[in-house]
Amino acid sequence: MARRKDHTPQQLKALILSSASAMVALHGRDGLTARALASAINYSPGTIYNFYQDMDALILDVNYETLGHLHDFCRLRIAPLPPALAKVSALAYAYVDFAFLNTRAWESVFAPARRSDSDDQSMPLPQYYQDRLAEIFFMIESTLHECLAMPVAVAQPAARLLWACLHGITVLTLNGTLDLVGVDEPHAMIDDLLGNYLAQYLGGEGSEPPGRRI
Amino acid sequence: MARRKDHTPQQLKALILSSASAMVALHGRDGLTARALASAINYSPGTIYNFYQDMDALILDVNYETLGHLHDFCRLRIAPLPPALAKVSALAYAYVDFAFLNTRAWESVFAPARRSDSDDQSMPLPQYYQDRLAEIFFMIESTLHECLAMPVAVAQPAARLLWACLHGITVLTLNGTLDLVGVDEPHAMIDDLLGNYLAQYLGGEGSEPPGRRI
DNA sequence: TATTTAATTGAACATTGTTCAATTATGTGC
DNA sequence: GCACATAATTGAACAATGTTCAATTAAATA
Repeated sequence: MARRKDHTPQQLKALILSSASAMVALHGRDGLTARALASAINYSPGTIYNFYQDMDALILDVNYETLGHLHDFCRLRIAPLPPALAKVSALAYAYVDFAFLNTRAWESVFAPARRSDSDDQSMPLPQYYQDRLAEIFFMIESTLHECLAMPVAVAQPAARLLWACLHGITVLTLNGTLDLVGVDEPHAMIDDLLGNYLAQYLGGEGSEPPGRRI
Repeated sequence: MARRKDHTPQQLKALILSSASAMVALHGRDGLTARALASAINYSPGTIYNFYQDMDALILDVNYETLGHLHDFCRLRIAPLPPALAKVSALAYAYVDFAFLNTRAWESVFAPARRSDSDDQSMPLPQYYQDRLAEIFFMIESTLHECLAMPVAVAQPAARLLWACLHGITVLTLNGTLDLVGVDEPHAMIDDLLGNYLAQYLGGEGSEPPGRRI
């Protein structure tokens, strides 16, 4: 069968991507195999390779979609909120909530990159993918700028640090490492982190007297 | 050839483990294949399976060793230091430094666990492995307790948070995500984090006036 | 209707982890 | 020393990966 009119090329590529995303979301990166995907969409393995150079390229597109969803998820959560610390918290909550609601997909995005070029050199990420990562950073940075009146020169490194901490909280909570050592709600950890790290930036909004906030 | 006296069983198991560790350290988890390991130690693939149920069990032992090295590395760094904030910093520095000096091995430890039991259920980590993870946590907790006079009830959640943040800083720096968004030295990020998050606990030791420390 | 075009196939190859009957080096008993 | 027993080691074989590409065949075109 060739050029069957079941799907246009665009439709078929979309079908491959969406099915792949579904498989990753359900069974993780390792659950996505060329043969399983092919049979899921009723095509043969070879067809996939007409649209993606290799499985890694497909996974990259899946991860690219996931990053988009993460971005949207966070933006929708914080959009209606007034500029205040609570908005920064909401953004942080959204980040970990998304990871918990989309465990496998999220892991696939942040798993140590397998993108190796047959030698040991790992290939750089394509520009459009880098841009999407940067979008997430900008979301954090601009939220800090907006909510806490941080000058850009301060908001930038603060956003990097905040992202990193958020990321670590998410990872260690997701994989259960923190459970071994006396549980912790990620939201509570975020409260602790923001309440203290950002202490100096908390102006009016009912700021308690100095001291550890729980 | 059977029962060749090249190595006693203990020696052979040690040889397998150390060669596997070397391969992981050099080429990452994916660089460790049964056949490559077998030929590296001049045995056949089957022999490995006399000592490890499967490759995952071997990798777990490799990771267990890596965690031990991480622990030792940090302890040696902070051992001589007097109890003060600088000791907490040194511990944090050591954590990321180790990750940078042992990238592949460290990634193997903290990669999303592949330990799945053929179904979707991921097996729990063996107790001795959990204990070694807990050791790292205790090292952080006791350092906070010792250096900043934190009561245990405070040091415990603080140590979890600090670990998570450290971990995130390490991950996002290692995989280059932060580079895409305006570099940052992990040590500088740690300074920022500790200097502000722990601000309230900084007593004498030349504490600057309140405000963001860089 | 015949011919061209190109999309799709699926068998084939290399490389994984893993198993296990066959092999063979060592230890034991005579 | 020799024969036998023991068990460590082997490596061919199996299933499942990703990936390729000549052959096939449906659709477009003449």
